[in-house]
Amino acid sequence: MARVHRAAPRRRRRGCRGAARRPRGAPGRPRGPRGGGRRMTVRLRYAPSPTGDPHVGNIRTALWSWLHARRLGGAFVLRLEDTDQSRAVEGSLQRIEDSLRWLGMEWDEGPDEGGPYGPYVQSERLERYHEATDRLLAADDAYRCFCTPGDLREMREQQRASGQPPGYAGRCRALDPDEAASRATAGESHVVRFKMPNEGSTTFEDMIRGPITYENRVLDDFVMLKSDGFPTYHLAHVVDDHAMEITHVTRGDEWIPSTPRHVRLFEALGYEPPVFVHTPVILGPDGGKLSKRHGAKSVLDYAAEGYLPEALCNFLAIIGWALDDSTEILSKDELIASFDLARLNPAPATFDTEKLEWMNGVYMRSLSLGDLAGRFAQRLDDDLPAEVARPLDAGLVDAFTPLIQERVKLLSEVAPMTDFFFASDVEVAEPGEFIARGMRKTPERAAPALKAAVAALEPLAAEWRTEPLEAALRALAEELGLRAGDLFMLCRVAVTGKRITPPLFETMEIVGAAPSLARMRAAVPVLAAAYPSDAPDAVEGGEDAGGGESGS
RNA sequence: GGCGCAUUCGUCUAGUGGCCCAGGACAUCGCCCUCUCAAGGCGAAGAUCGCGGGUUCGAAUCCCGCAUGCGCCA
Repeated sequence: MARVHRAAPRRRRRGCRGAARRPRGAPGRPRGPRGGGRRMTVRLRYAPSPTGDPHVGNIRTALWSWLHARRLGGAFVLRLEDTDQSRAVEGSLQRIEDSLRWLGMEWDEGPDEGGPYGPYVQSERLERYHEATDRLLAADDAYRCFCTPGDLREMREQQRASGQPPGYAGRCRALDPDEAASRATAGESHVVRFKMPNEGSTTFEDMIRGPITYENRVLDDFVMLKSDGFPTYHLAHVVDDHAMEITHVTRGDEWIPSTPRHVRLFEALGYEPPVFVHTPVILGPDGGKLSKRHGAKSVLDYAAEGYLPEALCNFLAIIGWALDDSTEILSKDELIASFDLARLNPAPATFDTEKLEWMNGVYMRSLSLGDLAGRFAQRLDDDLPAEVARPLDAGLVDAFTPLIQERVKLLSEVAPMTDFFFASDVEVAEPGEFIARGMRKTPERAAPALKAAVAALEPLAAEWRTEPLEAALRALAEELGLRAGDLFMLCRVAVTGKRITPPLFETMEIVGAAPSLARMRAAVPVLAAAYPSDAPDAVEGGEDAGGGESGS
């Protein structure tokens, strides 16, 4: 008799930690353009600085944000954080958008397409930061600071000497606001600092780590507006994330230590803080932060190396997150259906390129032949030498795609593996390449055997197809007392110029009778010269064949 | 130096008090299949759950220390 209590469906409790106990969105609070009184929609953003190509670490955070937004039917926003003009790199926005597009992460609002909360470029939002600064100044939550870099350096040295914690000691905090204001209007260079409380503590909730508390006395009065009138990251992100009604702030965990400043800022401005989600870093194989030293690091690099966007997406999604104890291959739709920020692993993870490669192979094999052939053709167009006529023969690509589908892990491997299909003739390989394991001790048999293969195959020119080709060569191998594999290797290297190729007979069928036979004939004299036979007969035979073909 | 975060096989992870002397995947090794290479199948090895205390009948799971790594502030 079955145990009844086991019959109950096993329910898995998941997610919702942190978020559930956070009573956000008080009833009646006016919400976004389409919110109405209904369920609040989430809004997440990817807010990169235009400092170059997006790194996989940043993109993974963006991916997670995108997945979360899509699952909940919310919005995904792109915003450019370009307030540090000195670090800007020309063309970055383009590269950022290309990366996102390549991965298939479409955004709902952004610099180019606009949206109800624009502009989406921080350098175009300066008046908002100034407005917030003025309010804080008026409310005595901020003050002007005239300390020069030299003053600050001196202050730090003193602090170090006396063993005090570093940080702005608040010299200008005591300045009379009116006097400070007139000095400012007189044109004296200054920054604006936020007045942090000196006592008590500040606690915020991190969605994946729970509550995190900081003592206020270790937090100094940070700069929110720089002397050039640009905001610092602290001010800009707070103003914008509130203005854009961002519900979840996702960012790298290096921002944890400055988050208490941000929540104080939110509060002083009268804003409700968003949910914070601090994502762990991605490490390189040596345990350090992943960087160009470890090879590819930007999304576009991975594209160039021949990875499929589907595979990189899947891989990035599951480094630091797992659906369950066994699922690893998830399509984009499956990810959208199941991804949950609350289930992120807070620990840093190493980027395992070998596993990415494996996963890319999995995706290669799962694609339809038509789809795969299209991607091969596109890649080949870039990779094949200029001598190969364009446009490429699509029928040819279609023909060999099934042969290499399970042999290729990266798109970049396709050209080296199939270039001989496109060449009018193939340079004869080094003689040693022809000799398979079983023929190592009797290489002098190579030339005669290959010559015999030509003879055996010539009559098949009219029905040059896989099956008869294989039957003929197997019969010949038996007749010559050779291992089939050894004979096949001679033909393989002759026809393709390589030891590693798609299956031989299918390959020969595609290459065609005349080119295949010509390449085999061309190889005979080379082998005969390299491995002369003791038997005079064989030598004569070799010379006969070589007579017509020599003169390389 | 102060503060913070993190800590399960080499790597990515499952695990939220008994189902775990810890499951899956990549990589590794062996066997099978086989015309090369792959792919595939089967199997092996690999984690005293960072360490030490506690709580509990029982802890990878809860609490406290410590260690190590990383980050932030300079």
